Amino acid sequence: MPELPEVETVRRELEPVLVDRMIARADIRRPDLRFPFPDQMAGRLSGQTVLRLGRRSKYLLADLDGGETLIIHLGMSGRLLVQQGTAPVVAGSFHHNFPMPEKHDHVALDLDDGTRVVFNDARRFGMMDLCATDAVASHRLLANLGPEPLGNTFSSGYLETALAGRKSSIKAALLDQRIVAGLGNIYVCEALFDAGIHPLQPAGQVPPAKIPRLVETIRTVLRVALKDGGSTLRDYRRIDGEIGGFQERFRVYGRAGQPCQTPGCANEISRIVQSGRSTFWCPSCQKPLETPGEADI
DNA sequence: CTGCACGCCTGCCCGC
DNA sequence: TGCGGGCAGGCGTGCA
Repeated sequence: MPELPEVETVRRELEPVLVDRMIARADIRRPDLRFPFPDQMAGRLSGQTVLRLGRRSKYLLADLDGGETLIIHLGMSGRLLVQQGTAPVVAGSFHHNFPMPEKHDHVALDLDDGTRVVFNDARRFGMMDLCATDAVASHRLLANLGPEPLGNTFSSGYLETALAGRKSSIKAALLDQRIVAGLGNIYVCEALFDAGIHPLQPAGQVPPAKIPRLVETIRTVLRVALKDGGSTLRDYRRIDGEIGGFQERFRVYGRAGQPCQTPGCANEISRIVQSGRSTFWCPSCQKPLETPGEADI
């Protein structure tokens, strides 16, 4: 799924489409995605004007003028696509002719300017919910999220404290949205490579001296990905259908068996499975677990 | 509390 | 050409 850079790219592209537009009609084509849609979703959306489109972690937040916020998560395969209807044939008609719904087009929002925003999600791991705007931060899915990795509160001091005593791997810890919110499998792999940290290293045993570098590599990999419009693999598309470009810059993700690109490093990128998910890493650049006896030899 | 396996879905790719 | 297995950018749940 889209991780933070992909979701933020969607947000930036969708913002000018959605903000200050009224949702004239909402077409809900099935009762649920990962969770049931909220009660009366179509009715609660119709007639609402979008005041602002925000993001928290991988959640998009559309504030509506009626005091509710539409919360959207893209799951693994969710896409938001913008369609323009053809001009009405009959003068004065508000009817627009949109393309036929494609497979997995689950929700369509028709805006007052004749634009349609479609939520398409083959795997249906995505979700939509409505909640009072002033209660979004305490929504059950958002309440326990850790700091934004690009925000000020995500610091070396914070991360050191958050990792202290953790026995799970640093890979698993960085995927834990309660520790830092918005990273996913790709960017964790890339950040650990850039920081030279072994993915199996217990989180609580990452040397404190390496933490500032890790914070910096996390931020940098996200910023660069953002600049490239995210990464496109199978499902993710920018709203205009264009693809992101960061996948061209992967150092380890999806590169098992290929040579490491670090100058002077001839090693092949490895793939292991950690808590059911692929981890890609360079055994030479990402130093193995501390070798405890070495100083004693 | 922590850590981890599982399940939710569909689609695609690979090997036979 | 068909079919089974493995894989996929996430995350909540339930268990030890």
